[in-house]
Amino acid sequence: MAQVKNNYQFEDMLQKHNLKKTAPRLRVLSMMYSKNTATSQPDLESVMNDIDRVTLYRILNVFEEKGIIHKVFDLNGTANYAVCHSDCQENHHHDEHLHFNCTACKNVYCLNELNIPKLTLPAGFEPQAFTIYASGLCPKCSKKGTAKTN
Amino acid sequence: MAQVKNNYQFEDMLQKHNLKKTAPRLRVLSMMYSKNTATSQPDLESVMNDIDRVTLYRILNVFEEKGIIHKVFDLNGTANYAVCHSDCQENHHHDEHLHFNCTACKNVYCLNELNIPKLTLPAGFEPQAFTIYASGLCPKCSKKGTAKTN
DNA sequence: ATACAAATGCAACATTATTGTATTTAGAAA
DNA sequence: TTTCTAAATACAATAATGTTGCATTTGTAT
Ligand SMILES: [Mn+2]
Ligand SMILES: [Mn+2]
Ligand SMILES: [Zn+2]
Ligand SMILES: [Zn+2]
Repeated sequence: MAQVKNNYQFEDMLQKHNLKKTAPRLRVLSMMYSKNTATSQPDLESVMNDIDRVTLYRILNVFEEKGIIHKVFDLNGTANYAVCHSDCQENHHHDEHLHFNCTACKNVYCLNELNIPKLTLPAGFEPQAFTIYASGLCPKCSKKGTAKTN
Repeated sequence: MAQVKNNYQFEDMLQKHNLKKTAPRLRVLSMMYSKNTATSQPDLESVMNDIDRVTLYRILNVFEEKGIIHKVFDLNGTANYAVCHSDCQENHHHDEHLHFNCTACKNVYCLNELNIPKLTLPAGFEPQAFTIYASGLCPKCSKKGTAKTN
């Protein structure tokens, strides 16, 4: 499920990345780590509506640069942010996992466990990174659809 | 390479889909069919800058609905549009191919020939569609990088 | 030729994102 | 603890992308 971390750990994370411990940053970390799905920019903005929009963008950008979170666009092109589980470094991400976008609840899941099969591209193409998107029903929504509601 | 079609064929396409033959639509078709890569919304807008922006959006939307083109977001979340090569029908696309986004020239290639491997998702997930993204260097750009420039 | 639905063009607006700068603050140094 | 400063936030302005409503124009069927 969601990675459980307390406020001290979030403060440590910021310190490790040479980022000042500020309330907005800690709140963003806390929110994103409390969920097992990515969080969309609109959601972040409405939940953190007392934080300035620009500040929020800058927090998300610096977290992404530092390898704390990664950005993924859902099927509608909306930016979603999820915590990095892999060994992501500053400006060097390793988030080549499958992203599952539920067509019902719109949530984006990072399925880190799945390993991506090797693919051979046509001659001349030199791929450096792959990501797979799947869309369909997530566990919660597929349960609702079939049996007695969850 | 790029699918070669003449203006009569574009007119036929529109007629088949019960769309009126208009200059803006024919120009969009002509441009998109003349390329072997997707075209970004900003590019379309600047090339077709004498067509009203809203008209362009509506043309792209109706072409997508009719199964003539499909929309794909590149690594930066920018909307790109490419002609459908598969047997796409009105509101029923079959564009589950790999999209290659060149990090140098930013072009998005639809690699229809590649077949996507079957993937098994964690229990509960019910996938309905997959798309794979690859990023790296396209044939043109990888050639430039290594040998005597193209 | 006429008529009408469809398509375009235009204006207004909404959302998402960026840039510049003044103010505030976390954390280091004194 | 107080002082200092670079970093972070807040605010204002602007850009880019996308949508909605409506008046006008146009393709096409009759
Ligand atoms: Mn992810
Ligand atoms: Mn494609
Ligand atoms: Zn769901
Ligand atoms: Zn290229």
